[in-house]
Amino acid sequence: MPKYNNKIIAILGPTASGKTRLAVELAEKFNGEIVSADSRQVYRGMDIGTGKDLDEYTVPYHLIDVASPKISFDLAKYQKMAFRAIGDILKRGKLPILAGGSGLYLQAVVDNYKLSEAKKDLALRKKLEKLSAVELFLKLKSLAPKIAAKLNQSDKNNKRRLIRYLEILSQDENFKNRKGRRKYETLLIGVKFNKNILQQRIFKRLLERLKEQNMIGEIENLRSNGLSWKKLENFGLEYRFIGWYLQGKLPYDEMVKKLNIAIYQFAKRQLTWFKRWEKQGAKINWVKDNKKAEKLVKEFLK
RNA sequence: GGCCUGAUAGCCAAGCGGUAAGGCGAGAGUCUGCAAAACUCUUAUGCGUGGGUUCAAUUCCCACUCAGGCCU
Repeated sequence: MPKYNNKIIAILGPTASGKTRLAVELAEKFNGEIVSADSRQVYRGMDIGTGKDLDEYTVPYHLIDVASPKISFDLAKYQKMAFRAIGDILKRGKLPILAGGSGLYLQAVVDNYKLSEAKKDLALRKKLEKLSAVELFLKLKSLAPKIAAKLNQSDKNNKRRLIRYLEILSQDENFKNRKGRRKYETLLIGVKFNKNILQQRIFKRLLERLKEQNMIGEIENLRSNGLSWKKLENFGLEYRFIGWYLQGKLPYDEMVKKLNIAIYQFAKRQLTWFKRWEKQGAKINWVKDNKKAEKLVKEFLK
């Protein structure tokens, strides 16, 4: 009989909130292993910019360094690998600790999203990308009026999402979004700071990465390994802004300033996701210190 | 002391007689295969101050204040 049955812990929070440290501490105390829930830490060679902090891990970790940055990764792959890793950890009688800031990835695992079978169709995407949002929307409307009617202003203008709808419809005419039953009993722990402190932590960390950790060198390395500027830009934040800097599109000081703002804006978007998850009924236990988290876990595992 | 130019939201900035573009930032959101991505909404009853002209002024005129430049 496995010790932890089907219980898992999930540690979430905005960037620069110290999730990794907390996750490692808990893993040490409760015989756990960490499953990263970070859409960028899956890539090899992207360490400083994504804040992998591999030297902090004193326990086994999963879903870090599992993909090449040259090959696109996505939610479906993540979900599959995460389920596999969690199942494996549980089988060995240990406690899986999901930890990360990618809200969608986290929720897809915790709430057991039933993703469409429709695979990505590069040729179709390329074709559709040439159309405007309005054209894409009209196309969707004629193919699936019910889905189109449900879209809000934001989705109607979002080409990327419209294209995915059309892509799914081309392979699966009657799909709908579904959540499965939760696979695991999950304790959600959120790490949060007030905005000023978060802002300070972000800026401080950014300067450390630039001045002490040679983050720019990391990006130059990725380049010399053949990663395109476009790929770098698409990874966002440090990879995007430093990429622009290296191409001479931004002077250094401006790059630092704009990147800092972008990271903070990202942190706010993460928080928005978590708020939304709560509105949907998730119980997130927000903690200020690791002691409190430990207590929650102890209680949860009883 | 004299002359010139400018003064529009937190910042940058367009408008120059008919009732305040845009960008950035900020705030709030959307989200089921690119999610650190992509996308949406909100954000000046007000245009340095005081007068005047006009049906109507942020736009024209006068004075003042401040800033920058030039001259003595």
